Amino acid sequence: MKLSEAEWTIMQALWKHSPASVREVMESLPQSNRWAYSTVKTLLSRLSEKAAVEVSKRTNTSYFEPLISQPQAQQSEIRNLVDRVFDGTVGGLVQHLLNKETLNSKQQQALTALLEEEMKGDGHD
Amino acid sequence: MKLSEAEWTIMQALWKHSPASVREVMESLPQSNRWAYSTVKTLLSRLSEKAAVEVSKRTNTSYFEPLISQPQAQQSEIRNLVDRVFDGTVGGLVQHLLNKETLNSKQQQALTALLEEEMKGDGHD
DNA sequence: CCAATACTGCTACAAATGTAGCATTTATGC
DNA sequence: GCATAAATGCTACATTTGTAGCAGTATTGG
Repeated sequence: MKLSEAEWTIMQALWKHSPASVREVMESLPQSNRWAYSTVKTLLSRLSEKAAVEVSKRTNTSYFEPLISQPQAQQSEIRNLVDRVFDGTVGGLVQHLLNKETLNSKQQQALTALLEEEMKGDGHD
Repeated sequence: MKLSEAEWTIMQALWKHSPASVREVMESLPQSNRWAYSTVKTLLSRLSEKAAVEVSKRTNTSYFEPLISQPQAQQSEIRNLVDRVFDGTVGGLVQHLLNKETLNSKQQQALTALLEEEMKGDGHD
């Protein structure tokens, strides 16, 4: 499943709150993405064609709901990135993430913390 | 710097070997991307307009060379992904990467190992 | 029941991207 | 010097993406 940038914005809204009507989605968008009603409608239609969302009609209003989960979609974005940008090896991505050039110190601390937790909290496999 | 998928393919070739002519780039592409000469030429021109590559003419042939480094380009892809897909927090991406669903156990071990090293080898900032 | 409002369906259109042809110019081997 | 091969410059066109308008239909409050 390949989602465009604008489609991601819509999906993010739906993952946060769904089912939602066109208007509800529109109004839940961050100010930075104040699209016209019809823009949101078009995007939702395209997502529907792609079978990324499901539509159900209640009275005359359509309500939209994700058909793919957020982790699922994230997963395929990562795969896509890795294939395109890191020669298909996740290692390249990870290496990059661990690099100072990539993460600022705050992010790096967060990463480190997250990992410490992961490593003690879960006996990895 | 935003590179399209096809542009990435070209840049990958150039990072591997440059300066290179259109023909050289074309011939170095993986079989899966056997584009026509003119396709490669168009892509190189677009990259040139974007100032992602630099052209130098030797006799009548143009030779192309990256103006942006691979890590640089990777960096901006990651940033883009994180913003679009993980709410702008690298943590989300890392968390996803540490997930069993994403990495196979070998990759996960590698990541863990890499991180252990990072944590002891470097007093994080 | 009707006017105001909301929602839908359809169309539109510019920019970016993928993909390539063709005519013209330039080099080059004989 | 000329035919051939190669490179260039320019144009083209379909698809995807971003963005939105408009006309018609359904809903609903009074």
